[in-house]
Amino acid sequence: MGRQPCCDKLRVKKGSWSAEEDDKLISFILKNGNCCWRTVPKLAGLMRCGKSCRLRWTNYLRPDLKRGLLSPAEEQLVIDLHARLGNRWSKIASMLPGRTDNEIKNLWNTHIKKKLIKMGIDPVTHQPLHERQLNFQLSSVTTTTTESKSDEQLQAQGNEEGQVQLIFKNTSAAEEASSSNTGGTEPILTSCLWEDSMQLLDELLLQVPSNDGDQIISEFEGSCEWLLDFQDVLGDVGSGNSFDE
DNA sequence: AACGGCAGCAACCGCCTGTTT
DNA sequence: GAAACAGGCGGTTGCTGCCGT
Repeated sequence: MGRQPCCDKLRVKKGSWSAEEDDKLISFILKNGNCCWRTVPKLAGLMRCGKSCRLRWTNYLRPDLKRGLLSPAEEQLVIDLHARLGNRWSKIASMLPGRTDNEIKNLWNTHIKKKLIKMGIDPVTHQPLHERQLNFQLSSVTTTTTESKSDEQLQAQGNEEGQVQLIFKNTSAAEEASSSNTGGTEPILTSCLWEDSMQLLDELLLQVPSNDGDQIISEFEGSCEWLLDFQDVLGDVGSGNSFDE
């Protein structure tokens, strides 16, 4: 016993939505709410599948949607949530008010993924790609990263939350470190950084306010600055390409 | 100006899950 | 417990506009 199709496909219009269809859907939902998507097209006078109506509403017509590019903080949040949750776009989207799973999925596939690859980070595992793909190796900092013995190479900065910010003072130091590196310790640093990141995220996730998404972003913005700096370093040092395309 | 390639994004498809009968 | 149903999710497709040649 297979499932019946959600709608009669022969009588259903596909493809882009017209302004008129949008108007019909908006006015219907504003008047009647969005319960029972199966009946929406019929009652709203649309030759569309209920699923299609739901998608159009949630991804495009909803009044609370934010349009446009993600802010750096939102983007960073997406990256961290993806590291934690994987391709669970709806869960990720639920942490970013005004953003849809489809939008985030698209942004991930078109922008963020490429950026991570450029930075030498595997967008699937969030681990560094093959060492040779990096123009320098953070492992040069050695395994005693946070104790930071080598001030020539990095600087430890505490911020309000007490995280440690690792910043290369100059690229030549980083490159030199890279060339003299014997390899094998880089994952230790990155995993160390990652643990910090995940810890922060855990804390944030535990205190997610119900509707005040902007608060999440702003709180996160402050606590993830070090990671953004980390990205900048990678962007500057790596292959001469800037982080932003 | 014309063409081809590419990137971005809206929308579709099929599967999964939870709920109802 | 099984079937039917509705909603939700993630992967994929295809259209459109932009850019370089």
